[in-house]
Amino acid sequence: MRRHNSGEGQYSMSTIIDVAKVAGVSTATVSRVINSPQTVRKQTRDRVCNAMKQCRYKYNALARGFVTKRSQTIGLIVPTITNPIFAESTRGVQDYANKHDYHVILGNTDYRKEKEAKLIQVFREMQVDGMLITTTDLKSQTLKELQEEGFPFVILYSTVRKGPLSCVGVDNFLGGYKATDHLIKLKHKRIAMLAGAFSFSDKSFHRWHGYKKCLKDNGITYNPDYLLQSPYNLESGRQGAIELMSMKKRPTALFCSNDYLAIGAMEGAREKGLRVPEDLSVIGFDDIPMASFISPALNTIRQPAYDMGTDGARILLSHISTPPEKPAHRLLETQLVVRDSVTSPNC
Amino acid sequence: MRRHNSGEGQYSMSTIIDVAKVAGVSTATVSRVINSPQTVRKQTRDRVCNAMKQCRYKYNALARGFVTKRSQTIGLIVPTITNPIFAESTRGVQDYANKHDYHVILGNTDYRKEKEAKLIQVFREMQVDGMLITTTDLKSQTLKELQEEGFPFVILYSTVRKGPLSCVGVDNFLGGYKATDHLIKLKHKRIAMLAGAFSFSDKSFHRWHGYKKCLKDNGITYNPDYLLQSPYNLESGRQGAIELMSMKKRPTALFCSNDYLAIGAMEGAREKGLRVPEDLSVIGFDDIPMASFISPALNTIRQPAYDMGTDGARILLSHISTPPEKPAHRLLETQLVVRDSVTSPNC
DNA sequence: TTGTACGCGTTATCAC
DNA sequence: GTGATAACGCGTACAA
Repeated sequence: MRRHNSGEGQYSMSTIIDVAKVAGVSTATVSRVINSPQTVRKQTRDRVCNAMKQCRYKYNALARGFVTKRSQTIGLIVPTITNPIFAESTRGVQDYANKHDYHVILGNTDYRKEKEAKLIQVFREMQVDGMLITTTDLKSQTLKELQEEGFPFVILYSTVRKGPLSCVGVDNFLGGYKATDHLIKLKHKRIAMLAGAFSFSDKSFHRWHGYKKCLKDNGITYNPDYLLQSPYNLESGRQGAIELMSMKKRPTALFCSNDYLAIGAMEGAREKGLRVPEDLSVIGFDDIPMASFISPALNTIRQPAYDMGTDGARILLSHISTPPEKPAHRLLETQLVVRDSVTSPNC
Repeated sequence: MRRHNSGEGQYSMSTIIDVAKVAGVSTATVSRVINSPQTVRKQTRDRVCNAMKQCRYKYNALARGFVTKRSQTIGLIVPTITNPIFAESTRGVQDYANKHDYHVILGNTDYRKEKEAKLIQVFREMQVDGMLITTTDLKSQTLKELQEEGFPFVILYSTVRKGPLSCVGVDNFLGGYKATDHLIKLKHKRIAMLAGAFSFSDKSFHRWHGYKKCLKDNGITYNPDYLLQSPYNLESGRQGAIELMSMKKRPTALFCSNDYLAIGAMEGAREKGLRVPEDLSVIGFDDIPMASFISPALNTIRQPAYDMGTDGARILLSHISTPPEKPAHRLLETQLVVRDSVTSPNC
């Protein structure tokens, strides 16, 4: 039994060989005790278990992965863990994966293509068995390669009904439509949209299309000045609202493509001396837990993030065990949540 | 060059052996091209690079870790990724680690001891080179074992000035003192505390001690009815506030041991028809980004979470390369942030 | 039920 | 500069 040798920060541990020696059995038997205890006689098993304790034996999953070519690990790529909506889907992924003896390793891209590509490479080098990817670019070369090589992966959060990639997401077009429809039903006509930049968010792009379509269906002319694209964070929401509220013909309602933007926008409106919802109605997208705890409580389009996580993990794991004949596409329902941040316009 | 063989979801890849064959060199040379390109002649190097492309060669970090006994990976254990404060420190850890060629794998405990112990075990099996742990229990057997075995790890967020464990944190006692002092300076006398349960949060415990000490220093009798312990989430904050605001002699100020509790508490107060800060002053702890975007903006005690992350990672990496003679203890400064959720009592 | 022997992909240590 | 080869810890036929 080797123990933490000193010197250069090296640190070594007992192996099944040490355990085998101590227990007076072969390494194969130790391995069996670990992987299929019932196949070894209780007496020997106990001897081995004692030896393991004595050696402070730690199982080496790396070595196992090396020989089985299965790391029992999946990679999860999200834009940012700072946004609770991704924390929520992450939780779903973890719960499902852990229940099926998989580990999850998490990486964030900060909505940047290069980081996404780098992460995918790193995860592959780490020999993950598959990946769940919330991508900034569905048509990227990196994803294309993954697919060509038959590497198992599933896209999260995207609006895709068909195509070669397996996806779990919501209908972002419809979500954008619902949000806009909600505002129009309350008689709003000057409706702005504060969107995550289309360059890194196809979701935002699809929500914008839903917004435009709904305007059109209701005979409202689309005004390009009422569209602002920005990063997905609180401060951008605040600045966006200030900019929009400074227009001579300012909007009476604002659709934000996520809740963080919306919460930031509400603060921006307050700074301009406007009340929400009396002077400006605001609706978000996501329904993060915080949305119902702020004042006024935020109207929003709810995404079933946790379910997206579990569904994505389920599909990925099935892809890993049996490569799919054709890609899976799963679209979950969004839901309009009505609270206190939207009312009819007073002008 | 082997390629994705079909059948049972198996999926195999080219190795340096394949590359070596194609390039007509030895595996050692391929390895050199990967790890120290300058030591191999440009001509051969190019041959190898071409062969790698041709084979769609993917580097196998698992195999390297297996032989070098270094996974170049550190484990980070946080209570919950849902709370943005931990997202912030995680970011600090990642930035520092990545800059030094380490990967970070993340696990969350949900403030549960068993999950923490399990995670530590799993991370060790995955052969992480070290761990950063936000623990629920500084005196747990698991940590003691890690320490006995000389495994490199650093505790995050804890108030420890001495002792055998390396720690990076803030002075939670002092933080609790500062928060209470702020309220007392504004003439509050009936000051309640909504605390994360001491059973899983020593931080909360220390903040409570600071709170009590400050009351005492100012001649205010400590009232045990004014202490509520609860889980760390929005809903608990809401319920806690409702409970406290239902007392016959209700407090005029409330110190919450994190911002989530505080934001929840503000909502609870509103539901009881009370205004913040006029009828109830609220102060939190952490200073999550959201704190300055809600209305009224939250007074709080700022923790330098990002710095805690980078400092923790720095210390851990140094522990990994050279085992420390004695543990490191680093205490960062908290800072009172004054906004709009605290004012003088009106009764 | 248990043991033997080999292979997995890479790095490190020698030789040349 | 480059090549040959022995480790590394474990799983797994196959043999006993």
